[in-house]
Amino acid sequence: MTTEAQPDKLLLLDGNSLAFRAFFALHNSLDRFTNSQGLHTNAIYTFSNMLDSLLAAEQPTHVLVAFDAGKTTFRTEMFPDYKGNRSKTPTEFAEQLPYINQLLDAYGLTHYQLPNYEADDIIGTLAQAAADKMPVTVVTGDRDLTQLTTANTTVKVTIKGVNELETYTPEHVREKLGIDPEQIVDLKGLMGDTSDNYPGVTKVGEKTALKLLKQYGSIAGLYEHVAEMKPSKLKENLINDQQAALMSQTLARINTTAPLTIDLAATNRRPVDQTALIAFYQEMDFKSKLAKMDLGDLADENEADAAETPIKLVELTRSNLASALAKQQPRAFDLDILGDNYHVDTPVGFALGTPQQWYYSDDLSLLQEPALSQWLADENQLKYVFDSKKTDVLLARLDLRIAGMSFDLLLVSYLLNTFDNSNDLGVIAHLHGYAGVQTDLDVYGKGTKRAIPTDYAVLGEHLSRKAQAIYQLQAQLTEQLRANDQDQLYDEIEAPLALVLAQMELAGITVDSQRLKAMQQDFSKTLTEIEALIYQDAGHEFNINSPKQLGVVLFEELKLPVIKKNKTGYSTSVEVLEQLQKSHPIIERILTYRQISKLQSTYINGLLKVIHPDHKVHTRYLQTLTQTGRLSSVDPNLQNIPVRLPEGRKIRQAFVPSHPDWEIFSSDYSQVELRVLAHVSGDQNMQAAFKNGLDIHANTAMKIFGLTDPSQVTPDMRRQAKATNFGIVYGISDYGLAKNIGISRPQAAAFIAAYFEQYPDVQAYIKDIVATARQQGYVETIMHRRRYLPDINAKNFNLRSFAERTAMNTPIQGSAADIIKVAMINMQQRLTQEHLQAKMLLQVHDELIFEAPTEEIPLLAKIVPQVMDSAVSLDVPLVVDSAHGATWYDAK
DNA sequence: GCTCTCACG
DNA sequence: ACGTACGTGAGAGCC
Repeated sequence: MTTEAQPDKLLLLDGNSLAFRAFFALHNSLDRFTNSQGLHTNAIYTFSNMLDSLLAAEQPTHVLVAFDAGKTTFRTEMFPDYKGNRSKTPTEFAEQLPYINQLLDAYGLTHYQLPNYEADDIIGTLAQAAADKMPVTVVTGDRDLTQLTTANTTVKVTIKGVNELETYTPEHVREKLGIDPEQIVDLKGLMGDTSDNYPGVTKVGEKTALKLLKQYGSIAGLYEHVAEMKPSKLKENLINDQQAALMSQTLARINTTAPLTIDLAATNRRPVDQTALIAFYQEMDFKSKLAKMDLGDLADENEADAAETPIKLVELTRSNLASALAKQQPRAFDLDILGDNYHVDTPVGFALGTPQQWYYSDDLSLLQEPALSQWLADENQLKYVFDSKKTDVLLARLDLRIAGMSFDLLLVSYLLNTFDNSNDLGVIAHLHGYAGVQTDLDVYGKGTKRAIPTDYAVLGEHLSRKAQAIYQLQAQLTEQLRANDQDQLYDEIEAPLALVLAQMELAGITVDSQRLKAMQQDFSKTLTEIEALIYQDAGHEFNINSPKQLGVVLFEELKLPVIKKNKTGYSTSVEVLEQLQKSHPIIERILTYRQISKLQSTYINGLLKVIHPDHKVHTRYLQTLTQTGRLSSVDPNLQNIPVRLPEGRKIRQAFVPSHPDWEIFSSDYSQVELRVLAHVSGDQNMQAAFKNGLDIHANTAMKIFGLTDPSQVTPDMRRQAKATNFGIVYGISDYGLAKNIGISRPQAAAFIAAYFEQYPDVQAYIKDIVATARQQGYVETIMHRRRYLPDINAKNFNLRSFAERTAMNTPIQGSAADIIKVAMINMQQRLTQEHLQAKMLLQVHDELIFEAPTEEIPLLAKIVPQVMDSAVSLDVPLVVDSAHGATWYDAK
């Protein structure tokens, strides 16, 4: 990258027209240009070359690549046949467009499309917006755009291939056509356009049209004087086709006032994302491009360069503290720990400041200095951080408050792309093209070698560079959020949620270790007993927990039939064992052993290991991990505590309130995912079932079994209907459904067909969402959470099918996650408002768990469901069920 | 570290 | 024809 300041310059590319030219440039080699996945890459490759040479030649500071949003535009509204003669876009071309967008993203170039408008209109509008600010170059394959030529705007049109361009200035237009750029719409109005399929005036071509324009100036001028023309066939045609001429002129005119949702600032070039670009070239098999990048060398060189570029840093002391915080301005703040568990580990140091000056220290007592603690707590003093939840918890453990964290690099990066889910600042910064920082792995090491650098200066440098990375990425990523229409998702959901989660984690939930230990005793006795019986059945001792040894016993020694194999040998999963249950008494015992052994190791022993001195477990919710927007829970995972089987469910008896005379209170959404499906699909039948408060599974059973009365629904029909409902949410297939409910595949196919017949808009939704994913490369939730699906166009059936199921499931699962997140934020606020002692402790995807004094339970029973069901407004009601009791087990 | 198994929504 | 349900975390065995 150049470091010298460049004069501003805007480059506007006509994405569709250039990509289409790129496609045909290598059309003869179409079938040789595929990657290992079978994706055609000829257009991507040529486009990529073209981009490289354009960027090198033009050196723009601002770039926008405009794309057509679809077939219908304001022009087709005016004239339905506009571009009506175009043949269908070849799929080999369409499949490449999402990758061109990916390439542009990696290059840090903005791309944009706008419903109802063509790329031309986006370009025209931006060219005008930039008119008095910076010179503009437009590159296109479409000569019509030469009408945009002005003293400030140059239009370059492809002549041959994509790299030979003809440059149009106003002078060149006059030289070539003898008319001004503004007259081009009059020219097109008279002569029409066969490729865009609008008529113009009969028998008038370019020559006649130019002659007329030289004489009369414009279409308007021409018709003012048409009566004076001497009688001729031309005069007749002009008079007859006046309407056609005026309409054609309007169609040809580029709209320079399109309602863009982006502005000039959004076209500012961002740094090239080297990591993404390399990954992209690798995916495309663009070996020559990779070779040019000189991979390792380039990356290393960049990093070395960036790491060598000095930054301004100084150790923070009590004497320079005041000057460090003198001005009110946003600062980056980074507080580090060695391990992952910020509930246990102690911080190693911190850095704060701006690129003008960074201050670092490993002396945490400095944070207690009034100047610093007040700065932290002041919501008007903005802080840019990485992981606001972690920062909040760590400071809370030091009895400090932090407010004003207006930018969280970790959260923002996750919203922009769920693949960027690394928890390491260095990794994320590199993903966004910022190389001036190392990863924690590089500096602290890993595993047992993980340690604070012995050289204090090295630690200080790393902390300061992390703070600087956060600071430098703030503007760019905030702009990207806005461009993605995700600013609300960040400002109103994820950012406030982080602080709610921090409070929940800090609160923790009390675990009755005596109760767990009593169960531990029982379980070990049971295990010893079953173990002995299993050894008897097998005729010898072996490790029952080893699938390998168990496989030998069952399938070689006892010669039981092999149902299923896996990579390493025989499968011994529940599914397999259940099918063998009647063949040998050992099976039943193994199943019981497995069940108890799981409870013992994962839940009893596992939980006992992570109880803090306060008798509580403090889970960490991972807010930036899942691909759908759900939370996950670790150390310990409190989102998979047993509930389905009675033996396991008893574990919940060990989760108790933190005070005597308090209770556990729990509320959960009823069928939230199906309600989301009813909402997003707009299916009237499914919506009616929810609006009428019907049992959705029984209702589905009636529909797919063709029953007329709810009393005809047997429990088994309901079970199958329920499985079908779930299947739909997961992205159904007859194979999967058949396997799940134990029916034949054709039967399952018939179920699905019946289902779609009864819920036709659900079927339409599924079709649409997959098409949307193919077209734009990602799917969205109701709150604009995104998930990119790079495999949606894969040739490989499995990859593509998986992406298709994900396209169906993610908006549903993700929107449900959005909803409960909103509810949690509102809930926390409401608890404070009502001055309740009750605390929100846990979230389990569709359920919230609280502890509260017994006397507050009646109020909670009123407000929790109220807050949850009003979190968002859907076309169907949200229903919430509540329960409470002495332990989590009893809150059922 | 990977694989298998199984706990949850 | 292809072979799968969607999203997670943790423990145990084995290398």
